[in-house]
Amino acid sequence: MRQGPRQKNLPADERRNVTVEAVVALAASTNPAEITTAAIAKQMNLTQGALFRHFPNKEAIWQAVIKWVAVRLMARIEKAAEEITSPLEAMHAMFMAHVDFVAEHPGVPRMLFGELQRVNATPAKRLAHALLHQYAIRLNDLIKAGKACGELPVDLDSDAAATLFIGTIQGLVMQSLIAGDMERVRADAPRVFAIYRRGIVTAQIKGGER
Amino acid sequence: MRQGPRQKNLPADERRNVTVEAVVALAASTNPAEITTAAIAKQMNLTQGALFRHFPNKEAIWQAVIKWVAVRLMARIEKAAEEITSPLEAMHAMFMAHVDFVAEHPGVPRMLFGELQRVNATPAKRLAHALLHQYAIRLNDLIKAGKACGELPVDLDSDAAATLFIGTIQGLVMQSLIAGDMERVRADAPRVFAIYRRGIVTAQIKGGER
DNA sequence: AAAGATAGTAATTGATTACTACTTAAAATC
DNA sequence: GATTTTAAGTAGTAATCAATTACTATCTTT
Repeated sequence: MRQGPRQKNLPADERRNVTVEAVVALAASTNPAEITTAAIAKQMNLTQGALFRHFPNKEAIWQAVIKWVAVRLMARIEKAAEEITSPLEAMHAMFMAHVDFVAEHPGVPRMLFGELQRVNATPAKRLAHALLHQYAIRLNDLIKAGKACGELPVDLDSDAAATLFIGTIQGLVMQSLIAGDMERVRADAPRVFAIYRRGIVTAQIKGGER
Repeated sequence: MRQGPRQKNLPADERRNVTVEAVVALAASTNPAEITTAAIAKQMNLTQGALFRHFPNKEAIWQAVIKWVAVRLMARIEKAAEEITSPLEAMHAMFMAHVDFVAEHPGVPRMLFGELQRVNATPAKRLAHALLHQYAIRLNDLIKAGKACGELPVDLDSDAAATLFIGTIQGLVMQSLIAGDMERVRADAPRVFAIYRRGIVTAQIKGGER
Protein backbone atom coordinates (compact mmCIF):
# COMPACT_ATOMS: atom_id res chain seq x y z
CA MET A 1 0.00 0.00 0.00
CA ARG A 2 2.85 2.35 0.93
CA GLN A 3 3.62 4.23 -2.22
CA GLY A 4 6.97 5.80 -1.51
CA PRO A 5 7.67 9.50 -1.98
CA ARG A 6 8.66 10.72 -5.40
CA GLN A 7 12.08 9.41 -6.25
CA LYS A 8 14.29 11.19 -8.75
CA ASN A 9 16.18 9.36 -11.41
CA LEU A 10 17.87 6.38 -9.89
CA PRO A 11 20.88 4.50 -11.19
CA ALA A 12 19.85 1.38 -13.06
CA ASP A 13 20.80 -1.25 -10.50
CA GLU A 14 19.19 0.70 -7.69
CA ARG A 15 16.02 1.09 -9.73
CA ARG A 16 15.98 -2.67 -10.21
CA ASN A 17 16.19 -3.17 -6.47
CA VAL A 18 13.35 -0.73 -5.90
CA THR A 19 11.32 -2.61 -8.48
CA VAL A 20 11.81 -5.92 -6.71
CA GLU A 21 10.82 -4.41 -3.39
CA ALA A 22 7.75 -2.88 -4.98
CA VAL A 23 6.66 -6.27 -6.24
CA VAL A 24 7.22 -7.90 -2.85
CA ALA A 25 5.20 -5.16 -1.21
CA LEU A 26 2.42 -5.43 -3.77
CA ALA A 27 2.21 -9.19 -3.41
CA ALA A 28 1.38 -8.74 0.24
CA SER A 29 -2.02 -7.36 -0.65
CA THR A 30 -2.57 -8.47 -4.23
CA ASN A 31 -2.96 -11.80 -5.94
CA PRO A 32 0.50 -12.24 -7.51
CA ALA A 33 -1.08 -13.54 -10.70
CA GLU A 34 -2.87 -10.23 -11.12
CA ILE A 35 0.09 -7.94 -10.60
CA THR A 36 0.50 -5.93 -13.80
CA THR A 37 3.48 -3.92 -14.91
CA ALA A 38 1.28 -0.84 -14.59
CA ALA A 39 0.58 -1.69 -10.96
CA ILE A 40 4.26 -2.20 -10.24
CA ALA A 41 5.09 1.13 -11.84
CA LYS A 42 2.39 2.91 -9.88
CA GLN A 43 3.62 1.39 -6.62
CA MET A 44 7.04 2.95 -7.19
CA ASN A 45 5.84 6.21 -8.77
CA LEU A 46 7.12 5.47 -12.19
CA THR A 47 5.57 5.18 -15.63
CA GLN A 48 4.81 1.71 -16.88
CA GLY A 49 7.09 1.91 -19.89
CA ALA A 50 10.09 2.90 -17.80
CA LEU A 51 10.19 -0.56 -16.27
CA PHE A 52 11.30 -1.97 -19.59
CA ARG A 53 14.37 0.22 -19.54
CA HIS A 54 15.63 -1.97 -16.70
CA PHE A 55 14.12 -5.35 -17.46
CA PRO A 56 13.83 -6.93 -20.90
CA ASN A 57 10.37 -8.26 -20.06
CA LYS A 58 8.00 -9.00 -17.21
CA GLU A 59 9.37 -12.47 -16.72
CA ALA A 60 12.74 -10.96 -15.90
CA ILE A 61 11.11 -8.96 -13.11
CA TRP A 62 9.70 -12.11 -11.56
CA GLN A 63 13.06 -13.77 -11.96
CA ALA A 64 14.70 -10.97 -9.99
CA VAL A 65 12.02 -11.16 -7.32
CA ILE A 66 12.38 -14.89 -6.78
CA LYS A 67 16.14 -14.49 -6.59
CA TRP A 68 15.67 -11.77 -3.97
CA VAL A 69 13.46 -14.11 -1.98
CA ALA A 70 15.85 -17.03 -2.26
CA VAL A 71 18.84 -15.05 -1.04
CA ARG A 72 17.04 -13.44 1.88
CA LEU A 73 15.15 -16.48 3.02
CA MET A 74 18.10 -18.84 2.93
CA ALA A 75 20.29 -16.29 4.69
CA ARG A 76 17.70 -15.91 7.43
CA ILE A 77 17.39 -19.62 7.89
CA GLU A 78 21.09 -20.29 7.88
CA LYS A 79 21.70 -17.54 10.39
CA ALA A 80 18.99 -18.81 12.69
CA ALA A 81 20.51 -22.28 12.78
CA GLU A 82 24.19 -21.50 12.69
CA GLU A 83 25.00 -21.24 16.39
CA ILE A 84 22.80 -24.09 17.50
CA THR A 85 24.52 -27.39 18.07
CA SER A 86 21.44 -29.52 18.57
CA PRO A 87 20.03 -30.48 15.14
CA LEU A 88 16.51 -30.62 16.50
CA GLU A 89 16.82 -27.18 18.04
CA ALA A 90 18.33 -25.95 14.80
CA MET A 91 15.27 -27.20 12.93
CA HIS A 92 13.10 -25.41 15.42
CA ALA A 93 15.02 -22.19 14.92
CA MET A 94 14.80 -22.58 11.15
CA PHE A 95 11.08 -23.08 11.36
CA MET A 96 10.57 -19.97 13.41
CA ALA A 97 12.89 -17.91 11.23
CA HIS A 98 11.00 -19.02 8.16
CA VAL A 99 7.69 -18.14 9.78
CA ASP A 100 9.04 -14.74 10.80
CA PHE A 101 10.16 -14.09 7.25
CA VAL A 102 6.75 -15.03 5.90
CA ALA A 103 4.98 -12.84 8.42
CA GLU A 104 7.18 -9.92 7.39
CA HIS A 105 6.69 -10.60 3.69
CA PRO A 106 3.24 -12.10 3.28
CA GLY A 107 3.47 -12.02 -0.48
CA VAL A 108 6.43 -14.36 -0.60
CA PRO A 109 4.78 -17.76 -0.12
CA ARG A 110 2.02 -16.76 -2.52
CA MET A 111 4.51 -15.80 -5.20
CA LEU A 112 6.47 -19.01 -4.74
CA PHE A 113 3.40 -21.18 -4.94
CA GLY A 114 2.16 -19.18 -7.89
CA GLU A 115 5.40 -19.76 -9.75
CA LEU A 116 5.33 -23.48 -9.09
CA GLN A 117 1.86 -23.59 -10.62
CA ARG A 118 3.21 -22.45 -13.97
CA VAL A 119 3.01 -24.98 -16.76
CA ASN A 120 6.17 -24.26 -18.70
CA ALA A 121 9.43 -24.10 -16.79
CA THR A 122 10.06 -20.37 -16.85
CA PRO A 123 13.33 -19.09 -15.39
CA ALA A 124 11.43 -17.83 -12.37
CA LYS A 125 9.89 -21.23 -11.82
CA ARG A 126 13.28 -22.85 -12.05
CA LEU A 127 14.58 -20.48 -9.40
CA ALA A 128 11.69 -21.29 -7.09
CA HIS A 129 12.41 -24.92 -7.75
CA ALA A 130 16.06 -24.52 -6.87
CA LEU A 131 15.21 -22.67 -3.68
CA LEU A 132 13.03 -25.47 -2.38
CA HIS A 133 15.60 -28.03 -3.42
CA GLN A 134 18.31 -26.26 -1.45
CA TYR A 135 15.92 -26.05 1.46
CA ALA A 136 15.24 -29.77 1.34
CA ILE A 137 18.95 -30.56 1.26
CA ARG A 138 19.54 -28.39 4.30
CA LEU A 139 16.74 -30.17 6.13
CA ASN A 140 18.04 -33.59 5.22
CA ASP A 141 21.47 -32.67 6.56
CA LEU A 142 19.96 -31.69 9.87
CA ILE A 143 17.85 -34.81 10.04
CA LYS A 144 20.89 -36.95 9.34
CA ALA A 145 22.81 -35.15 12.07
CA GLY A 146 19.87 -35.61 14.38
CA LYS A 147 19.94 -39.32 13.83
CA ALA A 148 23.70 -39.44 14.34
CA CYS A 149 23.53 -37.75 17.71
CA GLY A 150 20.53 -39.70 18.88
CA GLU A 151 18.03 -36.85 18.86
CA LEU A 152 16.04 -38.48 16.10
CA PRO A 153 15.25 -42.17 15.65
CA VAL A 154 17.41 -43.82 13.01
CA ASP A 155 14.41 -45.34 11.29
CA LEU A 156 12.77 -41.95 10.71
CA ASP A 157 11.71 -41.40 7.09
CA SER A 158 13.92 -38.44 6.23
CA ASP A 159 12.24 -37.47 2.98
CA ALA A 160 8.79 -37.60 4.53
CA ALA A 161 10.03 -35.53 7.46
CA ALA A 162 11.45 -32.89 5.11
CA THR A 163 8.26 -32.81 3.07
CA LEU A 164 6.18 -32.41 6.19
CA PHE A 165 8.41 -29.63 7.49
CA ILE A 166 7.73 -27.50 4.44
CA GLY A 167 4.13 -28.64 4.31
CA THR A 168 3.63 -27.53 7.87
CA ILE A 169 4.62 -24.01 6.95
CA GLN A 170 2.47 -24.18 3.84
CA GLY A 171 -0.47 -25.20 6.00
CA LEU A 172 0.07 -22.24 8.28
CA VAL A 173 0.20 -19.93 5.31
CA MET A 174 -3.04 -21.36 4.02
CA GLN A 175 -4.73 -20.79 7.35
CA SER A 176 -3.62 -17.18 7.35
CA LEU A 177 -4.81 -16.70 3.78
CA ILE A 178 -8.21 -17.83 4.99
CA ALA A 179 -8.07 -15.57 8.00
CA GLY A 180 -6.68 -12.77 5.85
CA ASP A 181 -4.00 -12.09 8.44
CA MET A 182 -0.42 -13.22 7.98
CA GLU A 183 0.55 -12.19 11.47
CA ARG A 184 -1.48 -15.16 12.63
CA VAL A 185 1.22 -17.58 11.58
CA ARG A 186 3.45 -16.22 14.32
CA ALA A 187 1.01 -17.27 16.99
CA ASP A 188 0.13 -20.62 15.47
CA ALA A 189 3.63 -21.66 14.48
CA PRO A 190 4.91 -22.86 17.89
CA ARG A 191 1.80 -24.93 18.51
CA VAL A 192 1.93 -26.61 15.13
CA PHE A 193 5.65 -27.20 15.30
CA ALA A 194 5.20 -28.90 18.64
CA ILE A 195 3.11 -31.58 16.96
CA TYR A 196 5.54 -31.92 14.09
CA ARG A 197 8.38 -32.27 16.56
CA ARG A 198 6.71 -35.08 18.42
CA GLY A 199 6.04 -36.73 15.09
CA ILE A 200 9.67 -36.94 14.13
CA VAL A 201 11.12 -37.47 17.59
CA THR A 202 8.94 -40.42 18.46
CA ALA A 203 10.31 -43.75 17.36
CA GLN A 204 8.28 -45.80 14.94
CA ILE A 205 8.37 -48.86 17.12
CA LYS A 206 5.05 -49.19 18.81
CA GLY A 207 5.02 -48.57 22.48
CA GLY A 208 5.47 -44.84 22.54
CA GLU A 209 8.38 -42.51 23.14
CA ARG A 210 11.94 -43.50 23.58
CA MET B 1 -6.09 -33.13 -22.39
CA ARG B 2 -9.03 -35.31 -23.39
CA GLN B 3 -11.10 -33.28 -25.78
CA GLY B 4 -14.32 -35.24 -25.99
CA PRO B 5 -15.97 -36.17 -29.26
CA ARG B 6 -18.32 -33.67 -30.87
CA GLN B 7 -21.39 -33.32 -28.74
CA LYS B 8 -24.68 -32.16 -30.20
CA ASN B 9 -26.84 -29.64 -28.49
CA LEU B 10 -27.09 -30.49 -24.83
CA PRO B 11 -29.79 -29.44 -22.39
CA ALA B 12 -28.68 -26.47 -20.35
CA ASP B 13 -28.03 -28.15 -17.03
CA GLU B 14 -26.11 -30.95 -18.66
CA ARG B 15 -24.03 -28.45 -20.61
CA ARG B 16 -23.22 -26.75 -17.32
CA ASN B 17 -22.00 -30.03 -15.89
CA VAL B 18 -19.84 -30.66 -18.93
CA THR B 19 -18.40 -27.19 -18.54
CA VAL B 20 -17.42 -27.81 -14.94
CA GLU B 21 -15.77 -31.07 -15.85
CA ALA B 22 -13.91 -29.38 -18.68
CA VAL B 23 -12.49 -26.83 -16.25
CA VAL B 24 -11.44 -29.50 -13.77
CA ALA B 25 -9.74 -31.41 -16.55
CA LEU B 26 -8.02 -28.29 -17.85
CA ALA B 27 -6.78 -27.31 -14.41
CA ALA B 28 -4.90 -30.58 -14.25
CA SER B 29 -2.45 -29.36 -16.86
CA THR B 30 -2.89 -25.60 -16.85
CA ASN B 31 -2.28 -22.87 -14.35
CA PRO B 32 -5.85 -22.15 -13.17
CA ALA B 33 -5.18 -18.42 -13.25
CA GLU B 34 -4.51 -18.66 -16.98
CA ILE B 35 -7.59 -20.66 -17.94
CA THR B 36 -9.57 -18.52 -20.38
CA THR B 37 -13.14 -18.95 -21.49
CA ALA B 38 -11.80 -19.68 -24.97
CA ALA B 39 -9.69 -22.53 -23.58
CA ILE B 40 -12.67 -23.95 -21.71
CA ALA B 41 -14.80 -23.82 -24.84
CA LYS B 42 -12.11 -25.52 -26.92
CA GLN B 43 -11.76 -28.27 -24.33
CA MET B 44 -15.42 -29.14 -24.75
CA ASN B 45 -15.69 -28.52 -28.50
CA LEU B 46 -17.83 -25.45 -28.21
CA THR B 47 -17.54 -21.87 -29.32
CA GLN B 48 -16.45 -19.40 -26.70
CA GLY B 49 -19.59 -17.29 -26.90
CA ALA B 50 -21.84 -20.27 -26.29
CA LEU B 51 -20.54 -20.53 -22.72
CA PHE B 52 -22.31 -17.32 -21.83
CA ARG B 53 -25.65 -18.86 -22.75
CA HIS B 54 -25.26 -21.03 -19.67
CA PHE B 55 -23.30 -18.84 -17.29
CA PRO B 56 -23.83 -15.13 -16.78
CA ASN B 57 -20.08 -14.55 -16.51
CA LYS B 58 -16.79 -16.30 -15.93
CA GLU B 59 -16.99 -15.93 -12.19
CA ALA B 60 -20.16 -18.02 -12.24
CA ILE B 61 -18.21 -20.81 -13.94
CA TRP B 62 -15.63 -20.80 -11.18
CA GLN B 63 -18.38 -20.74 -8.63
CA ALA B 64 -19.90 -23.87 -10.15
CA VAL B 65 -16.51 -25.57 -10.25
CA ILE B 66 -15.74 -24.90 -6.62
CA LYS B 67 -19.18 -26.14 -5.66
CA TRP B 68 -18.56 -29.32 -7.67
CA VAL B 69 -15.29 -29.80 -5.82
CA ALA B 70 -16.83 -29.17 -2.43
CA VAL B 71 -19.62 -31.68 -2.94
CA ARG B 72 -17.43 -34.42 -4.34
CA LEU B 73 -14.55 -33.99 -1.93
CA MET B 74 -16.68 -33.87 1.19
CA ALA B 75 -18.73 -36.86 0.01
CA ARG B 76 -15.55 -38.83 -0.55
CA ILE B 77 -14.20 -37.95 2.83
CA GLU B 78 -17.40 -38.66 4.66
CA LYS B 79 -17.81 -41.99 2.94
CA ALA B 80 -14.26 -43.00 3.75
CA ALA B 81 -14.76 -42.33 7.44
CA GLU B 82 -18.33 -43.41 7.93
CA GLU B 83 -17.90 -47.06 8.82
CA ILE B 84 -14.83 -46.62 10.94
CA THR B 85 -15.39 -46.48 14.66
CA SER B 86 -11.89 -45.51 15.70
CA PRO B 87 -11.51 -41.72 15.30
CA LEU B 88 -7.82 -42.05 14.58
CA GLU B 89 -8.42 -44.64 11.90
CA ALA B 90 -11.18 -42.46 10.52
CA MET B 91 -8.72 -39.59 10.21
CA HIS B 92 -6.35 -41.91 8.43
CA ALA B 93 -9.06 -42.97 6.01
CA MET B 94 -10.02 -39.33 5.42
CA PHE B 95 -6.44 -38.44 4.70
CA MET B 96 -6.06 -41.20 2.16
CA ALA B 97 -9.42 -40.45 0.55
CA HIS B 98 -8.43 -36.82 0.22
CA VAL B 99 -5.11 -37.77 -1.32
CA ASP B 100 -6.82 -40.12 -3.73
CA PHE B 101 -9.18 -37.37 -4.78
CA VAL B 102 -6.31 -35.00 -5.38
CA ALA B 103 -4.40 -37.58 -7.38
CA GLU B 104 -7.45 -38.13 -9.55
CA HIS B 105 -8.09 -34.42 -9.97
CA PRO B 106 -4.71 -32.70 -9.83
CA GLY B 107 -6.20 -29.34 -10.70
CA VAL B 108 -8.36 -29.21 -7.61
CA PRO B 109 -5.87 -28.12 -4.95
CA ARG B 110 -4.42 -25.58 -7.34
CA MET B 111 -7.82 -24.07 -8.02
CA LEU B 112 -8.65 -23.92 -4.33
CA PHE B 113 -5.39 -22.27 -3.44
CA GLY B 114 -5.75 -19.92 -6.37
CA GLU B 115 -9.18 -18.86 -5.19
CA LEU B 116 -7.97 -18.23 -1.67
CA GLN B 117 -5.31 -15.92 -3.08
CA ARG B 118 -7.93 -13.60 -4.47
CA VAL B 119 -8.08 -10.16 -2.90
CA ASN B 120 -11.78 -9.42 -2.98
CA ALA B 121 -14.13 -12.02 -1.59
CA THR B 122 -15.68 -13.35 -4.78
CA PRO B 123 -18.47 -15.93 -4.48
CA ALA B 124 -16.03 -18.62 -5.56
CA LYS B 125 -13.60 -17.61 -2.86
CA ARG B 126 -16.36 -17.71 -0.29
CA LEU B 127 -17.23 -21.23 -1.38
CA ALA B 128 -13.62 -22.35 -1.07
CA HIS B 129 -13.60 -20.72 2.33
CA ALA B 130 -16.72 -22.57 3.39
CA LEU B 131 -15.33 -25.87 2.17
CA LEU B 132 -12.22 -25.59 4.30
CA HIS B 133 -14.28 -24.45 7.24
CA GLN B 134 -16.52 -27.49 7.00
CA TYR B 135 -13.42 -29.63 6.69
CA ALA B 136 -11.93 -28.16 9.84
CA ILE B 137 -15.14 -28.74 11.77
CA ARG B 138 -15.19 -32.37 10.70
CA LEU B 139 -11.61 -32.76 11.83
CA ASN B 140 -12.24 -31.15 15.17
CA ASP B 141 -15.14 -33.51 15.78
CA LEU B 142 -12.90 -36.49 15.15
CA ILE B 143 -10.16 -35.11 17.35
CA LYS B 144 -12.62 -34.53 20.14
CA ALA B 145 -13.92 -38.07 19.78
CA GLY B 146 -10.36 -39.33 19.77
CA LYS B 147 -9.68 -37.64 23.05
CA ALA B 148 -12.90 -38.99 24.53
CA CYS B 149 -12.04 -42.58 23.69
CA GLY B 150 -8.44 -42.28 24.77
CA GLU B 151 -6.86 -42.58 21.34
CA LEU B 152 -5.57 -39.03 21.52
CA PRO B 153 -4.08 -37.25 24.50
CA VAL B 154 -6.51 -34.85 26.12
CA ASP B 155 -3.99 -32.03 26.12
CA LEU B 156 -3.54 -32.20 22.34
CA ASP B 157 -3.91 -28.81 20.65
CA SER B 158 -6.95 -29.50 18.47
CA ASP B 159 -6.73 -26.44 16.27
CA ALA B 160 -3.06 -26.96 15.60
CA ALA B 161 -3.73 -30.61 14.82
CA ALA B 162 -6.43 -29.65 12.32
CA THR B 163 -4.22 -27.03 10.70
CA LEU B 164 -1.39 -29.51 10.37
CA PHE B 165 -3.68 -32.13 8.87
CA ILE B 166 -4.61 -29.85 5.99
CA GLY B 167 -1.09 -28.48 5.80
CA THR B 168 0.28 -31.97 5.46
CA ILE B 169 -1.81 -32.51 2.37
CA GLN B 170 -0.83 -29.10 1.08
CA GLY B 171 2.81 -30.01 1.53
CA LEU B 172 2.34 -33.19 -0.45
CA VAL B 173 0.66 -31.25 -3.22
CA MET B 174 3.54 -28.81 -3.29
CA GLN B 175 6.04 -31.62 -3.62
CA SER B 176 4.13 -33.07 -6.53
CA LEU B 177 3.90 -29.67 -8.21
CA ILE B 178 7.67 -29.59 -8.03
CA ALA B 179 7.98 -33.10 -9.35
CA GLY B 180 5.30 -32.38 -11.94
CA ASP B 181 3.57 -35.62 -11.06
CA MET B 182 0.44 -35.71 -8.93
CA GLU B 183 0.48 -39.48 -8.73
CA ARG B 184 3.44 -39.06 -6.45
CA VAL B 185 1.25 -37.99 -3.57
CA ARG B 186 -0.21 -41.49 -3.41
CA ALA B 187 3.18 -42.98 -2.66
CA ASP B 188 4.29 -40.28 -0.24
CA ALA B 189 1.03 -39.92 1.64
CA PRO B 190 1.29 -42.96 3.95
CA ARG B 191 4.83 -42.08 4.95
CA VAL B 192 4.01 -38.49 5.75
CA PHE B 193 0.82 -39.37 7.56
CA ALA B 194 2.76 -41.78 9.74
CA ILE B 195 4.77 -38.86 11.10
CA TYR B 196 1.67 -36.74 11.57
CA ARG B 197 0.01 -39.58 13.42
CA ARG B 198 2.84 -39.94 15.86
CA GLY B 199 2.76 -36.20 16.36
CA ILE B 200 -0.82 -36.15 17.54
CA VAL B 201 -0.83 -39.51 19.31
CA THR B 202 2.17 -38.85 21.48
CA ALA B 203 1.33 -37.17 24.74
CA GLN B 204 2.91 -33.88 25.56
CA ILE B 205 5.56 -34.22 28.17
CA LYS B 206 5.40 -31.35 30.56
CA GLY B 207 8.56 -29.47 31.36
CA GLY B 208 10.62 -30.10 28.27
CA GLU B 209 11.36 -32.31 25.34
CA ARG B 210 13.07 -35.53 24.96
C1' DA C 1 29.32 25.21 -18.58
C1' DA C 2 29.17 22.07 -22.51
C1' DA C 3 28.51 17.43 -24.03
C1' DG C 4 27.59 12.80 -23.64
C1' DA C 5 25.31 9.29 -21.16
C1' DT C 6 21.65 7.69 -18.55
C1' DA C 7 16.79 7.57 -16.80
C1' DG C 8 12.08 8.71 -17.46
C1' DT C 9 7.67 10.33 -19.88
C1' DA C 10 3.74 10.06 -22.88
C1' DA C 11 1.52 7.96 -26.39
C1' DT C 12 0.81 3.98 -28.99
C1' DT C 13 1.25 -0.85 -30.52
C1' DG C 14 -0.69 -5.61 -31.45
C1' DA C 15 -2.42 -9.33 -28.98
C1' DT C 16 -5.63 -11.16 -25.80
C1' DT C 17 -9.37 -10.90 -22.72
C1' DA C 18 -14.41 -11.35 -21.08
C1' DC C 19 -18.58 -10.47 -22.88
C1' DT C 20 -22.55 -9.43 -26.50
C1' DA C 21 -25.76 -8.88 -30.77
C1' DC C 22 -27.45 -11.26 -34.32
C1' DT C 23 -28.27 -15.40 -36.96
C1' DT C 24 -28.74 -20.37 -37.73
C1' DA C 25 -29.48 -25.15 -36.31
C1' DA C 26 -31.46 -28.54 -33.49
C1' DA C 27 -34.80 -30.39 -30.43
C1' DA C 28 -39.23 -30.48 -28.15
C1' DT C 29 -44.23 -29.68 -28.43
C1' DC C 30 -48.38 -29.44 -30.54
C1' DG D 1 -45.38 -32.04 -40.07
C1' DA D 2 -45.67 -27.30 -38.61
C1' DT D 3 -44.53 -24.32 -34.78
C1' DT D 4 -42.34 -22.96 -30.82
C1' DT D 5 -38.45 -23.15 -27.80
C1' DT D 6 -33.87 -23.91 -26.77
C1' DA D 7 -28.81 -24.36 -27.99
C1' DA D 8 -24.95 -23.07 -30.64
C1' DG D 9 -22.37 -20.55 -34.38
C1' DT D 10 -20.69 -16.14 -36.34
C1' DA D 11 -18.81 -12.01 -35.76
C1' DG D 12 -18.10 -8.67 -33.45
C1' DT D 13 -17.15 -4.98 -29.02
C1' DA D 14 -14.57 -2.39 -25.41
C1' DA D 15 -11.13 -3.00 -22.09
C1' DT D 16 -6.72 -4.43 -20.63
C1' DC D 17 -2.27 -6.22 -21.04
C1' DA D 18 2.94 -6.30 -22.04
C1' DA D 19 5.98 -4.15 -24.88
C1' DT D 20 7.80 -0.31 -28.13
C1' DT D 21 8.53 4.13 -29.89
C1' DA D 22 9.90 9.01 -30.18
C1' DC D 23 11.05 12.34 -27.34
C1' DT D 24 12.52 14.94 -22.86
C1' DA D 25 14.57 15.55 -18.36
C1' DT D 26 18.22 14.67 -15.39
C1' DC D 27 22.56 13.23 -14.00
C1' DT D 28 27.91 12.82 -14.69
C1' DT D 29 32.22 13.94 -16.55
C1' DT D 30 35.49 16.87 -18.14
